[in-house]
Amino acid sequence: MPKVALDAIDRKILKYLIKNARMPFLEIARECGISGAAIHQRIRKLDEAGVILGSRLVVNPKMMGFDVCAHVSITLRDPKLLSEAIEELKKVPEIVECHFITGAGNILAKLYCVDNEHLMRTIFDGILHIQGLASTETMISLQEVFQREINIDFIEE
Amino acid sequence: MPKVALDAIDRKILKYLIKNARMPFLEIARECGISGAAIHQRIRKLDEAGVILGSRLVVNPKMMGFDVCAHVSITLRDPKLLSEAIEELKKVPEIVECHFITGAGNILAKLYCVDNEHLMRTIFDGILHIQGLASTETMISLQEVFQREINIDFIEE
DNA sequence: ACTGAAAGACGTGCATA
DNA sequence: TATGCACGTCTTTCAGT
Repeated sequence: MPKVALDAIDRKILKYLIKNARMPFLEIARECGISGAAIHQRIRKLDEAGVILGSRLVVNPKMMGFDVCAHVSITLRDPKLLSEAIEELKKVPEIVECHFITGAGNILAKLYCVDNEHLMRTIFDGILHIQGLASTETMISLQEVFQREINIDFIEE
Repeated sequence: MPKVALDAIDRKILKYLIKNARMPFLEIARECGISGAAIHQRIRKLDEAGVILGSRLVVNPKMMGFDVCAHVSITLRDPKLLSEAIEELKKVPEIVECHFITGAGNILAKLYCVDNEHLMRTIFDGILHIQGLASTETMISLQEVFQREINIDFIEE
């Protein structure tokens, strides 16, 4: 994946929008000391370059009725079935994140469920029924202590 | 954590904003068939109720120079040191997510690094130097296959 | 809870330096 | 790459239902 040269203003723009995606461009412009049109152009370029993937409202899962968060490490019966297994995992709505990993297991999936019974059904009916999966190991998240975006400041390139 | 009664319009508003945090309220209003002022009021209430936690620009970590993603499962020497360990983990800028978990280890942390050398330094200097930690197990993410927000549609309450 | 109206702020495109 | 300007749209508030 290619990298893009980001100057101090680009980083500042991203820093603000990472914290608050709805921050007005004109407010960013005032903070950066350049015109709103310039901010607008820079954001469009960052978007076109693939630096910006989108924006999201962050909701509280518990408030939405999702009391259980878990990570499931999945071991494949046959590594050849990896891509098919991924396609099936995409169809499981409870899963919000999916990685190929090294270490214990081949795939790590993060998911949200309503309760433990729902988690059990998701693992047994949703995940383990997928062809090519050998076993799973579930790590229930007792508490999501914090979650944040990448800090783009701590590294100076 | 208390739940909040969300009707169909609240869900629709959240659904749109989860996909695109910058979607204009008036556009949401047109989709929902109610006035912009009503959307505005509902969003304010969802915010005050703690359903909405904020909004974020989603950036491509690789484009920012973070080529390595990993999950680290951490085992504590003494469970009493949990909260102090968490405070120290919060100070490690590479870590973006942190959970108390059941299973293999006590804490699961997700982090982004520039390269494998940076990952090594983060684990040895940043994480393992924290008091109270006994051991870590690192699962390097070879590929972040997908990442998405909770689908709030698949469950009808 | 929702509406409509009104004032000010904002996004966006364009011509230009 | 930045700017200023102009037009249309959006946010926000508030009185009224």
